Amino acid sequence: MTEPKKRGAYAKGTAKREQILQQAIEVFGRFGFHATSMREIAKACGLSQAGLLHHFPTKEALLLALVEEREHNQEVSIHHETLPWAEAFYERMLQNMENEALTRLWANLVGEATDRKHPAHEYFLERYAKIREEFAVIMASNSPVTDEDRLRATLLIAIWDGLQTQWLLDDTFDMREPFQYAMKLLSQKPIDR
Amino acid sequence: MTEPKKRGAYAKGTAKREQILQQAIEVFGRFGFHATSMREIAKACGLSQAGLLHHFPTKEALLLALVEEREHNQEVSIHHETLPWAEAFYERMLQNMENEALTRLWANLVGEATDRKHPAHEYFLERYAKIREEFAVIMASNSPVTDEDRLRATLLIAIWDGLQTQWLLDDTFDMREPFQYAMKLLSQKPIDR
DNA sequence: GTCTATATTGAGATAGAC
DNA sequence: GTCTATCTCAATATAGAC
Repeated sequence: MTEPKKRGAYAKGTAKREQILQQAIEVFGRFGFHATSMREIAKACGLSQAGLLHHFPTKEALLLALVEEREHNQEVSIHHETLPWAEAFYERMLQNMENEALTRLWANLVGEATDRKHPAHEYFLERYAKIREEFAVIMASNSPVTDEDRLRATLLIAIWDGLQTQWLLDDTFDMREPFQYAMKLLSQKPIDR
Repeated sequence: MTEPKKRGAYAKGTAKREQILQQAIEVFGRFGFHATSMREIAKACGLSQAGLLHHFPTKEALLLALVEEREHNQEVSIHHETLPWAEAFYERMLQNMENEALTRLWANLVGEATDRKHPAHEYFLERYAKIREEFAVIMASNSPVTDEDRLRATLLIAIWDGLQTQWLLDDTFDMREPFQYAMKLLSQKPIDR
């Protein structure tokens, strides 16, 4: 769903902003946040560095705008109410595979953001806590959420991140089969010992 | 080119080298590879930047030396012959938890090394392929290795990396319980198809 | 082997013209 | 809104003294 076009200079500014965000995902995604200069992103947008800074006053501001953008998009794309959760998650993984640049940016960012002084550290901290709880609710499927559901949600997130790492490192690595195998494992309860 | 004239001089150079590598793990581990300067590492070793460069002529050379060092250490620490694999892996995870700096460096590096032009890219590519096969052999426990074993090995590595990410992001996150839960899941075959 | 001093490069950010 | 020009800072790396 696209928003109605706004008038005049504002519409143009907004469009440019979108274009910059898209390019930023590509370029940050290829080389990482720290290793990418504002000049490179500016060049990819056909702008000078100063021109880019008109839209995003600092590199950090650009990063955070990016992060919010993605946050917003992700929330739109969940439709687990209509599907069993294993299939809903699988669908979402396929979507991620189609946006390699964004996935790459994410993998890269999480690593850096591990540092407590990284500009996106707080964001990631909160985001992981949030999706652990979200996933647990989904996996509990209408029952009250148990600690075991939380454990399985934690593992699903780990598997997700971990498989993405292996894929990003090696183009020929196919996440689909291991992911589906994981869905099967997570659909069962372990046998007690 | 330069040959050690005495055992003494050589030993001192080697000791310094070791000390540098240890400090480098700490400092790179705290701030990541790109975000850490050679000066910071030099300072941690009580050296000037130029003094550090005497031992490792470039930042990249230091990184690669580090990577080989760790490679060497890891190989010594596997003793799965004496334990069921689930317990052997759990032991190894506990070891990793004790060396937070090294784990942090690794998580950080893998993200960056996703880029094909990163100095450590080749290393990580080969390393993941290698441990996938190694883990598959261990998990097959004396039977011939099947594709399903390879799938489970891939998942174990993913879980490992993924849980570490969550831990590094959040000190209060405890990997032990989810890891053990994962070991239970991976010890079973999924029902039906 | 380690230092000081410095060359060189590239980063983020600012000022002000158009 | 975008540019050129420039400031400031910090990085890697080199040269050469001790």
